[in-house]
Amino acid sequence: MGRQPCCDKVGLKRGPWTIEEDHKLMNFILNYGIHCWRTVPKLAGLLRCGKSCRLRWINYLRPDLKRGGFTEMEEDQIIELHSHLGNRWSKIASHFPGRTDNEIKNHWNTKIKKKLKLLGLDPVSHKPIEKKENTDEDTNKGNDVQPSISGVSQENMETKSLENDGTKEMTKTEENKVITWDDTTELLNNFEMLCSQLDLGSWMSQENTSSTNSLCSTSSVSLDDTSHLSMDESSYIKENSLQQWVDSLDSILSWDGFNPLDQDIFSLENRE
DNA sequence: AACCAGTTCAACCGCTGCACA
DNA sequence: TTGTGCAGCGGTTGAACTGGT
Repeated sequence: MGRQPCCDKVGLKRGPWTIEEDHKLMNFILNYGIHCWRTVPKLAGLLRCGKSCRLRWINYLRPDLKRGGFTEMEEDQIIELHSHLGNRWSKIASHFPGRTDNEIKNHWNTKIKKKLKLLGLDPVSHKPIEKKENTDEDTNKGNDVQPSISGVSQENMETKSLENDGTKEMTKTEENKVITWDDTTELLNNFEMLCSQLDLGSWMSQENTSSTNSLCSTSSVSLDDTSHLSMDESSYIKENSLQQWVDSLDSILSWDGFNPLDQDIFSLENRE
């Protein structure tokens, strides 16, 4: 007899999350925090297992998530860390605030692996691949190139510069609205500001330590840690910053086809 | 416009390690 | 020490998307 499944799967929903489910989960976590993932779906009114909720929150809904493509520098760092840590994606991800292990893993499998192969490096050992014969045109391209981590052939450099040319890189929304990275940076800056004001940062870093205890003992988003401020100041920050943050969240979520969050559904103002 | 192949990435599955009784 | 329950992790899958013909 194996172990019991993590949850009773009968009647539970699977597959892509709907906007409504996202709202429910977000609303619940922001209002009540994460006590125990197993109880989250039940209390939030979701027909999902706790595992699924956790994954959705960590990989998609978390407010401190950094969105958008990886920079050349980040890629180099990933390669460097991978050479030391191997496929320990969560360890690697811990070096990249706002990035998830899933995101890094996906990026590794879809982009970096290929890049390394193109450079004649084995993605597993990070050592030059032994070639049997030099008949392959593709592999020959790397012959005169010193295989360096950040080094790429001229061709690759050109491709990269096109892909990662700062403000040129854009994200398409479902309505084909185009958001430049300047917009993204601004939003992320807003998040950072809000995190520092609301102590979301320390809450998130607590969460990032990914210890069961810290997660379960984190009773709620630490909106109350404004003890150094006067009552008026702290309540002002709570109300206004939270609203700003929610507004920013709207923009972020709308990238993926979200409608602006319904104030009624996302009734943060009524949390107290 | 339609089809197909390749790519991306969100989500799932199953295993592991930790905490606790 | 052992068994159980849980969160977390890494591998894998498959739907959606993209680009070429």
